[in-house]
Formats: sequence, structure tokens, C-alpha cells
Amino acid sequence: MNERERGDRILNFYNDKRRMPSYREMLKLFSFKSTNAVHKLVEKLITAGFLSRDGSGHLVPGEGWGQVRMLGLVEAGFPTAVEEVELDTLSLDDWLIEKKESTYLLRVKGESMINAGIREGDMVLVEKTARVKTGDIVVAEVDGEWTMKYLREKSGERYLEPANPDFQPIFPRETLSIVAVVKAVIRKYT
Amino acid sequence: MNERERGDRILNFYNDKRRMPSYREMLKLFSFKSTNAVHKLVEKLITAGFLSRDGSGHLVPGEGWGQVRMLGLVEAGFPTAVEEVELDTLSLDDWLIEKKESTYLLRVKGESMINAGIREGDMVLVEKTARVKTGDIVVAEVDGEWTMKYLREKSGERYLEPANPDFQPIFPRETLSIVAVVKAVIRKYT
DNA sequence: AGTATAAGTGAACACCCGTTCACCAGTCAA
DNA sequence: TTGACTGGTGAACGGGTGTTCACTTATACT
Repeated sequence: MNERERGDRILNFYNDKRRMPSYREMLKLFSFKSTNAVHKLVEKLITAGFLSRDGSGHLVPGEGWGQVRMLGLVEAGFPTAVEEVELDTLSLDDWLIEKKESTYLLRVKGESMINAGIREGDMVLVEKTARVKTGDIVVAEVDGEWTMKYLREKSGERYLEPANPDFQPIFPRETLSIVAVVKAVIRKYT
Repeated sequence: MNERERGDRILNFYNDKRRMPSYREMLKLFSFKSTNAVHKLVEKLITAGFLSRDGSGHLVPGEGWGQVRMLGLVEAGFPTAVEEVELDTLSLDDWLIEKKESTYLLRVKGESMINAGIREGDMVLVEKTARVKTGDIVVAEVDGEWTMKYLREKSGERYLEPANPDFQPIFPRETLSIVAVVKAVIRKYT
């Protein structure tokens, strides 16, 4: 069993249980009989970057050992098992979510944003924020109704434009309040 | 400071440091002066579902308190602050990734799947697996080249079909090996 | 006013944690 | 063959951990 494999085993424990194993638990994990063996192994895994310590000395998963291995372009093909070590890994949560308190996941209804690649049933990750620019896809309340559209501006007036020629732009009669900005689109295949 | 707020503060610590705070650390977190106060608070947060204990009694984040709050349809609008408590939350990682060891993230190149809502620059979450069905979007190697297409079957023969009328279906001359199945598409706006 | 109940203090305790020390077996190079 | 190095055992230790007990203070309900 090599170093990489052992690091993976610890990180799998973390992913399962949402916490690091104690040295005594690692005894069983590796069939060791002395916590000192674990101690030495952990020190090596730390210098190797699999694990690390936070400010107060507690063991935490190493930087850049998130959940998914990221590869290059599709055309480039898959790397061999040997190369995999070099790859960057990341957690989707950390990658997509900037402010967890104000981030929400919505299911999309309707086909009004089809030309932006957003289809009925997709999930959109939105952030409640005041920092909106024209051109962003926003969730807004216009005249009492909720929709998701492009935010546009013409002669100083903001309006909403769908990404579907079958729908008409929405010029607010009374109120146009931007509630959230779409940060990402996630489509999951069953 | 109410219960919800205190639970959030602990979970924020967890999201920051990737581990649970100790009772002594929570002292500072809540400006308490006795670990017993923390103890009682934690017990309440556990019965409230914010936190929980794993098999060996260690403190872990409660079930269903992942990263993102999930809401209903866009048309439904945002709930008020009071209602938010009722919402389901989940971790994108847990939701999207089934087998972490064989899951990879690829950046899409080309427009051949545009009608499936997959555009150049999107990220696709793929899983190296043998369980492929016709109709799935797959990453495959045909005659030495790598592409992502729909997997189709006609008269017992498997071929690849793009989701773009400008491209032609690919009937393998020599080899067609399915490398991975596309499980999800993620488009991130900057 | 009286009294439960909730919420926090302060101290004590047993236990588990990570660390360390001394020691041993195998391997590989000089 | 010697010597250094790697990877493991076994035991011991100090400190941090969660828990518990007795007590105090504040809030709320008759």
C-alpha cells in the first residue's frame, strides 16, 4: 500500500464521516499496532500535501484535495492512472458558492431562457445580492410576478429580456426589484 | 442571539476550518465562560437537528445542513426570513457526486452538443463507468479521437450523435469505446 | 410574592488524544 | 560486514476533551 493510497483512505474517512479520524481510529484503518506508526505516517502525508494542520494544530484535509479531479478539455482525453496524481482537485461547493448565507438553489420552470442554455428542470444557483450588472441573468419581481431573465438597460431604464424569441421583453409597469443574480446553472442527468 | 443563529455560527466554523470546534473554542465563539454552557447548548442543537453525533460520539454537522438552501420553482418566489428555517439544504458535492473515485470534471470544447444545452466552456461532471445506456451523453474514443456525444443504437450497432444539425453522426470505423457517462453539466458565470 | 424553569458560572474528573522515547527488524549502499 | 536509514512496536506522559455536579442568576407564570 503506497502513500497515495493511504492518504486516500484517510480522506475517504473524512468524506464519509465529515471529520478526521483520530490516531486510534487510523490504527484500524491501516492495521497498525502503534499510534507512533500513525504519527510518522501522518507527518509524511502532511509534507506530501495530502493533509495539513490548521492554526491550532488540528488535522484537516490538505489544500487542494477536494472532491473532484479536474481534467482539461474533452478532446484531450483521459490521463493515465500515473498522471492522475498531478491533477488539480476541488470541491464543487467551494468552487461555486461564494457566500453561503445568501446562496440558494432554484429549479427552473419554463423555456424562456432556452437560448442561454437554461432549460426547464435545470437548477440555478443564485445569490441574493445588490451587486447586479446589466447583462447578468437575474431573478426579479416585476409587477408582483417572479421571473428569471437577462437584465438589460435602454436609455437609462432597466428591463428584462428573455433568451427565447417566442417571449417578449418585460418593461416594468410599476416595480422592478432584482432579488438575486444567477451564478451558475446545474443540470443533473438521472 | 437565537438558536438558529448559534447553530449557524458553529456550522460556519466548520465550513471555514473543515472541522468542528471544541467546547473551549465555542467558549470564545459565544462569549461563554463555562464549558457547561456550551455542553447544554450543543445538546439542544443536536435535538434541534443542527448538529449530530456519529457512531463514536464525535460531533458532526447535522444531517441536511449542507451548503445551499434549496428553494422551489422560480415562479414561487423567495420565502420570507421566517420560512427559511423549513427549507431543505444540501451539499452540491453530495448531491452530484456518487462515486468520488471515478468522477471527473471536464471543460467542454466545441459546439457539437449545443442543442442539449451544453455549450463551449461549460463543465461536465463525468463518471468512468461501464453502466451506459443508449440515449446517455457519453465521453467516448472513436477511431483514436475523443468526443462527447449522445450514444445511439441502430440495428444493433452503436454510434454517436451530436446535438447540433451542423455536425454529422459518427459511425465508428474501427473502435468505439465508451470512457465515461456525463452525469451533470455545470455552467458558472463569472 | 412565590416558585418553577431556563441559562450560565466555576470547578472537578475521567478519559482519550497526540506526542515522545527507547527499541527492533529489514533493506540498501559503501 | 558494517553503518545508516526506513518503517514498525510498545509503553509512558502531559494536556486537552467532553461530561458532570453544585450553585447562582434571570425570566416567566400563576
